[in-house]
Amino acid sequence: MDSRYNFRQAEKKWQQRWEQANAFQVKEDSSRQKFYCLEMFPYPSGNLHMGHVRNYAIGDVVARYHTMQGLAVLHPMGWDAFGLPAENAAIKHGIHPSRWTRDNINNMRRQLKSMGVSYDWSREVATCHPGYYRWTEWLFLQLYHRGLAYRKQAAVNWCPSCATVLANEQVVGGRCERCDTLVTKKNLSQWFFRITAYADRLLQDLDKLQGWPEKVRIMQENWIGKSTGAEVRFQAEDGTLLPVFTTRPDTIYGVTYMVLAPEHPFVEQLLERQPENAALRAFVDRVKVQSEIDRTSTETEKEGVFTGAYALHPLTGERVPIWVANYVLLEYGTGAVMGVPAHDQRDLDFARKYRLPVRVVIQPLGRNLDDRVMTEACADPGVMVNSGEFDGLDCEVAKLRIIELLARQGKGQEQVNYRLRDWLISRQRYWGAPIPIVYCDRCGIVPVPEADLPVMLPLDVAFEPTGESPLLKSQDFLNTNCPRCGGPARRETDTMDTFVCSSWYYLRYCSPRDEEHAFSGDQVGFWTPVDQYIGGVEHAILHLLYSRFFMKVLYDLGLVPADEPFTNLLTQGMVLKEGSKMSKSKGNVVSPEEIIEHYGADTARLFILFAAPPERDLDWSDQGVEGAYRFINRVWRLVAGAASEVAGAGRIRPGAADLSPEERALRLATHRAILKVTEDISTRFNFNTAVSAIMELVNAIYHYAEQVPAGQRHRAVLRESLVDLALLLAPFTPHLAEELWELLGESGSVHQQRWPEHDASALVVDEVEIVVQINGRVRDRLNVPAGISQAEMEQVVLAKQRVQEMLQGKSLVRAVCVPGKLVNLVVK
RNA sequence: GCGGGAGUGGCGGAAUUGGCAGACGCGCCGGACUUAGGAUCCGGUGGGUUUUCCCUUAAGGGUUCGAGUCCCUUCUCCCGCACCA
Repeated sequence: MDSRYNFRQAEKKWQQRWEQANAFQVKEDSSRQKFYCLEMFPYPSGNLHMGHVRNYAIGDVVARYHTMQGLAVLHPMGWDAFGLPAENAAIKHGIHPSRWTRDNINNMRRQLKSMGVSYDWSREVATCHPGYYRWTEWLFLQLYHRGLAYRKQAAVNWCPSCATVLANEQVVGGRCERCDTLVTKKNLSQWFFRITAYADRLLQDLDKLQGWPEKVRIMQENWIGKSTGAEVRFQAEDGTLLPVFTTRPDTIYGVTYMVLAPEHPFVEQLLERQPENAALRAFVDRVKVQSEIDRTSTETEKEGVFTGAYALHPLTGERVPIWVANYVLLEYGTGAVMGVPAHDQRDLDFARKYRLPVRVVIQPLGRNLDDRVMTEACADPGVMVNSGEFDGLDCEVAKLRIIELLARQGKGQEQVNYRLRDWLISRQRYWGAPIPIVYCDRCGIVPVPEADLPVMLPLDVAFEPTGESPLLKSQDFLNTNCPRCGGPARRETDTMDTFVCSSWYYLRYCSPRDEEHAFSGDQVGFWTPVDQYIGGVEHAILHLLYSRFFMKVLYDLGLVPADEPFTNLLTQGMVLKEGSKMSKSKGNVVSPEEIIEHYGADTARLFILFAAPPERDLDWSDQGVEGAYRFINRVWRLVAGAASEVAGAGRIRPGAADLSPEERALRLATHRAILKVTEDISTRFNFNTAVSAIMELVNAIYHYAEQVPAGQRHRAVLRESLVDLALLLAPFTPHLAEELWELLGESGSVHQQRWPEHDASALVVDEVEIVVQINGRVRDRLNVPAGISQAEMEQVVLAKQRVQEMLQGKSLVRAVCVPGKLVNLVVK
């Protein structure tokens, strides 16, 4: 017999058997509880990286464990296959994006299979397949018909070097992710999804997501950014209405100026009216070309210029100067703010710089703000002053009264404002799902009828980085007939953001080959929502928020049974090397393929699961990998060495008596391990401690074998330990577990077995070691019968000679007894 | 600036409800086996020391019979948001 485990042979063997047996295919089965385990599907970049390995190793533990618990487990995998890198490869190397993507998928599928993950590959989807994107288009139409997809002119991120529009997530610190060029804005006609219509529900329902990390819920909450306040309509002297949004209508009497964003339409009007105002023109032009980061950084000094125009205060009628400043953003609120320097730090900074008046209108309790000298604005609550009829009121009360007054006079009302913006889904790219819209000179915007879907992406397109969608050059694609009037029409040439594709893929897995529907009611009804979703925290906002939005829309359409897609979320940490992110430029990338080739998939998985708890960052350690490899061989040697000895041994009965102390210790270790591993996987997600519990079991079995010579060992007890060991290892090192199962002469696949249950009677011990503390310090230890009363414990402890000696000359104040753990003697 | 997380041996980490700090692994040291050992098995391994003792969970204080865990103050690091009116 080999003294070493041949992982290459074994892993290949079991992967082939699983594949031949369709071991992980699953069907709806109402007799079993369902469990939908999902890991974020990858972009097919060409190769798995360690982050993928971690993600999918974690998912596989969860999936295999629940399968062994008897649940019907859906565990699918697919490809987020549209996206810019494929198009870049086409531009650079002349490979067609579809070919590039297909090759990458094939390679990554092979790599995934070499990891031994228990996917139901019959459900594989790729978002770039017409059978998938047809339904992405269909979903676009559903949103369109509900008024949730609309077209408008908007300023989008533009990379001048790549000559293309960039998605928000591809702008890092205001620069293009790939070429590091400063991103500018470009005005284009774009399609949007009206996610803001769901802002409040997306916020409210975060409370339902108790199975999500609080961190992610908070990030989404901040992203949605709900603020409650009022819209107040100021009026320029020429009559133009200038509404502002404020969260502090109670400070309205403190307004000493107004500020507009440089892009505000009224500024444009003013410039047309007074072309001689060179200062204003220069300022506006300068700020407009400022980059987003420069413009929005808190570091940037506030700058502004007086427009020469005045507005009238809605309550006092006072003339307030209208300024333009870089710190006001057109996109938020109304693009105009009322300046209340006494109670807003930004306004105060601005007012001091340009010597604008400061007026205190709220005095906080116990302080006396002086507007002549204050350098820090005061946002605290207090009593109203300098506020006409509202003087003396508490500002919270005044807030409501002022809103009432404004409403009565038609000058404002209560208003809720969100930071969340509508989702821009147009991309001037080829490699994405076509937007199923036609432009007809006679009928305008016309949606493609559902029966005509999919709008196929043409394959014979030239990819030059011109800055326009390559689809514009495809005459066959571009020119069509209006579905409504039959006249000549043009297709929309922009494609959809890939986040649209990934917002519903978890639904498609339920019925991946359905030609009639995006997803079938029965299947989607059975499987959704996802019970456990696992992926990187970098998707905390984008993908997870978009998916929640989609699910709610589909719920409202009556297409899905739940309005939240992911019940439980686990966000795994990054895989680092020497404390920093693996990257090609740093040259610290560890290749999963090489690790699997060298040590095997089980070793890679085991190391990754053992090295850190899943949500924490994990530092890759070559020595740690060696350790995992050694452990796997150690386990194999143990079982291979004992297999013949325990062959044919009977099963130990739960509660078996008349065992030697060594055998009872072994059973104790075995059943403790079962208990611990079960708890760690199912409720704590602490796979590192689960693995360490298995290691302890292995040590205990070695210990038993060392203590008791061969021939005198209790074969049934030993067999039980080895069998349970194989079962406990199954989710972590699935190939090794199969191999052990076979060595032990068990039939079938270890993964089709029931998860072991601990035998409570094996956990019963008749003696426990307790600690004796004197004034909280450990002074002695002794064994006492398990389950004795506190009084008995105290008695036993006090009777001990050593304890007596230590109590000499002291008086016992009291004794604190913790059953089974310790006795603390408080003495003076 | 705001929000979140973390800080425990030489290293990764454990301690789940306030009850033996350092499980498990790596590394290191020793032993056995061996022609050999970078394999394997067994054992040791927080620090100090005057060794029936003392110190130790970023620092300091507090609550408690008892604190890594709870409270207060401070420091450091990581992540997210960042002029959101």
